[in-house]
Amino acid sequence: MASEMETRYDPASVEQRWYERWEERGYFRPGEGRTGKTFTISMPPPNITGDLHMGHAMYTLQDVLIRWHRMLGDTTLWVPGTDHAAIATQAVIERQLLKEKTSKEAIGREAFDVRVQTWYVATGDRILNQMRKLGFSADWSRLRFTMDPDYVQAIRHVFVQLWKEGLIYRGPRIVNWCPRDRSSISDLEVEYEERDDALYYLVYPVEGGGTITVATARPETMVGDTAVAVHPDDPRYQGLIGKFAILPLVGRRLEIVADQAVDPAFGTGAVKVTPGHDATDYEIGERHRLEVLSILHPDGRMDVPSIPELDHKRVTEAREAIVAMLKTAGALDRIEPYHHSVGHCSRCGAVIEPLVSAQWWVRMKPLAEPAIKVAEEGEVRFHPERFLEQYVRWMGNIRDWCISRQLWLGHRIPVWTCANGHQVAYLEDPAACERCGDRTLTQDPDVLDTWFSSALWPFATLGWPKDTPDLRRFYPTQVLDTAREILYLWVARMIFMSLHFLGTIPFEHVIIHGTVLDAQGRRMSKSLGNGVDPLVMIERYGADATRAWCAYFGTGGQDVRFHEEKIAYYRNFGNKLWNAARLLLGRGAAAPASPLEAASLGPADRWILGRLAAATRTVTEAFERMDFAPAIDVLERLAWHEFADDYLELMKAGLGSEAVAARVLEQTLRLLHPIMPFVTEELWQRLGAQGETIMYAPWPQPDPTYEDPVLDAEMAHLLDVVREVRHARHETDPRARRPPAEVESTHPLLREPVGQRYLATLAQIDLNGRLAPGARRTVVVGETRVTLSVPGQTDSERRRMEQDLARLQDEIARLRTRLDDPGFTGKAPKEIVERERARLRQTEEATQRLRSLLDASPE
RNA sequence: GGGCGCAUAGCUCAGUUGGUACGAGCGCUUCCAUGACAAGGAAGAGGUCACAGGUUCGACUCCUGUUGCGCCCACCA
Repeated sequence: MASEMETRYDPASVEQRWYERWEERGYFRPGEGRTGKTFTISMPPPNITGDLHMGHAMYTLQDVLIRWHRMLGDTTLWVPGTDHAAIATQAVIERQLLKEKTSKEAIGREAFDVRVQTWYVATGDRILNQMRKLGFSADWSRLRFTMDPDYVQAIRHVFVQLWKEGLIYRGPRIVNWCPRDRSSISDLEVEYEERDDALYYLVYPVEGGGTITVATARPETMVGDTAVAVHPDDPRYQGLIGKFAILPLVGRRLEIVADQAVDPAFGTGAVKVTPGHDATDYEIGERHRLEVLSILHPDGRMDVPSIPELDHKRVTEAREAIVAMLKTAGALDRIEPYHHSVGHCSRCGAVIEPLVSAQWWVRMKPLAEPAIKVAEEGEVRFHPERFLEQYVRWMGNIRDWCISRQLWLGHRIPVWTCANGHQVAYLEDPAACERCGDRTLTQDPDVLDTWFSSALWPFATLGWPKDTPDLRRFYPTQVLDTAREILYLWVARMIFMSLHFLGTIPFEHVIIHGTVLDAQGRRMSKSLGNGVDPLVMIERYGADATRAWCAYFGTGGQDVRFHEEKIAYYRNFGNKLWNAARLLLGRGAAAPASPLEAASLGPADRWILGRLAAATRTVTEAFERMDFAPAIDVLERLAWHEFADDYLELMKAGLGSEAVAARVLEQTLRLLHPIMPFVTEELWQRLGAQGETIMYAPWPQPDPTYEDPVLDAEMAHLLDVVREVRHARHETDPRARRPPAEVESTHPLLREPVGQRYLATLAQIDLNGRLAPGARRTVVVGETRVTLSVPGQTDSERRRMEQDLARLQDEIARLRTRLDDPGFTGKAPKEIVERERARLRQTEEATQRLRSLLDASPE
């Protein structure tokens, strides 16, 4: 068997084969569990805008949980899908069209739709195949897309009900407008960037004499001013409140109003109010019933027919023009440098223009309250917990949600208006107005915010609003794992939608995984070109290694820097497992079907079985906390060091058995399977373990009969001696092979011949050989003393012993001071004091032994 | 302006509720082609746990403040 195994593990030759078999045999479907419990995760649908990046590879955390629960015996379901990502996809297609020197307007709506559909099919498949390469055990037969007809039904249902409940309304409000996409976007989709700019001080004359100076970063908006505001308590302006200023160039009368929103410390303490193009001003305008003027076209150009110098100009050009005009008019006092942040569209990067526009809104207050409650009461739990606070704060301050977008791509708003002006939301496309029967209906041209549809993801993918078996069986789900940046955009919205429409939480646990940064700690981005393609990593190191990296670094919500060497390290780990199996198979070992005979087990066997039991316990506990890094650490130590480095070496010397080794390896593979599914399946099958697939092998239980702290301590001592002997050998003659040696020990394990053979094996010394006269080297560890016959310099050995002695004496002094301190002995817990006392005793004994040895050794 | 996170070996990171850092990987030094594995084995060197106070018998661990980096929120005109 081993002869057909290469010395190196080659992931590529294994992974594809197993994945195909798993999928073919339907292992990813829920099946019948043994526990009667279900475990469900809705996979966050990746945007169909391109290829996978390391952020998607982080979905590994979900697969680890899914595979673990499957082994635990739960009926386990991972629902995959994709998102149409309206604004992002439209941007991609528009860019393509631009390259072809055309535009969506030129090709028309129908042709545009065809482009979109083609794109979805091609890109969607590619993304799903990338996920398969990562080994994701999602149930592809339940694949959902936010544009599926069933899914659209869910969206319609939600919209119509919210509309009937009065929670959706349409109205003009100030919104963030992207002039490039020519669409509104939500507050969450605006990204602010710091910028060095200028602050302009404009002088407005006041009726009845005098002037008032206002500071603004956007002088071009002055043509839309409808008031000037000051703080109500500002002593400088008490006499002006209620009077009127005259807008230069335009001549409009502007009331000087008093409003709390004005910061007296900023600029001159007086602010021009442009309700049509600034969110704060809009609110001031509402409070003072100010006129709202619009001075921009949807493409962001100026809309000021009365001033030809400005009309249809870009904002930046208009700014220059108006500054020049104001200067000429003597209305510009001064310009100061000014550092502030400017909003950009998170999708296309264009500068956002706040403007007033009629949009559809969801009333948030009634929806937010229950959503806060379930989080505060721990029905939905956040990992790490600190995100709970963020979530609650955000939900508490939430404003109405602008859900309409002026895009071509997306779900049309299901509202039709008839010739008689009846505006109604319909579940099905209507043939006639339900109020008056009029048949000349026109549908609202807008589409819905993508996040409106994503908000229904966990339940709409299970068939809601139909009462499906899946919905009954798998909802609510258990875990939602996602990136930090969409906590508000998505997670919060799923929670309130689920509570409102299904009366239950959508998931019990929210895991926030870390954002992958490049090695320098920068965000990965297209413009920097520092992104990492998981497929390239899979090609180089295998999916298992890539997954292990994700599982190790992804938990904790902390950002994680990408270092390829670490993936290489996990590939090496897979190789180690492979070679351990290769050794065993070469010796004819197979996974034992029956329990091991207790009577036939030696100390080394019981020790490694004890380590296995301890590791099983630790790994299970770590998985329960969804904290995978310690689990991987423990498995690494067990498989690589305790098992491969120590136990297998003992086995080769006849001090362990192939049966025990195979048992340990088989269980280790199971513990590792959720993280590294491919290599574990491959080796598990080669070992001839019981069962069709490791995917459904039961999760190991720790066997307490082997957990033996005394034996652990004895082996620890043995390994200490081994290390010291190797060290001594390396120091005296690094090339020495199996030098003759003699052991004296009162230690329980090492006074037995079998223990001495362990030592001889691991330390590579010959206990049957003859000590040559003269050149010797003595190693003392606790109650064990090993004398080696090596060509060493005795005087350097003496110096070393003297150094050791000095160190021990320092230690004794330290311990004595501590134990003489009544503060310590009186206040510290008894077991701590006792431990220090024991430590002192041991150190004193060790000193004694070393001293007698020193006395006996030649000067 | 508010809130949060992070500062531990040259680098990247672990360190479970206070009791001498068992730290890990990479990198570095020395040795090893020995029948599983050089993607390996063995032995090492390397840390005032950002800084300053405080609480405590005892602080990397708790509290306060400072500095540096990062993130989130906000109506910075």
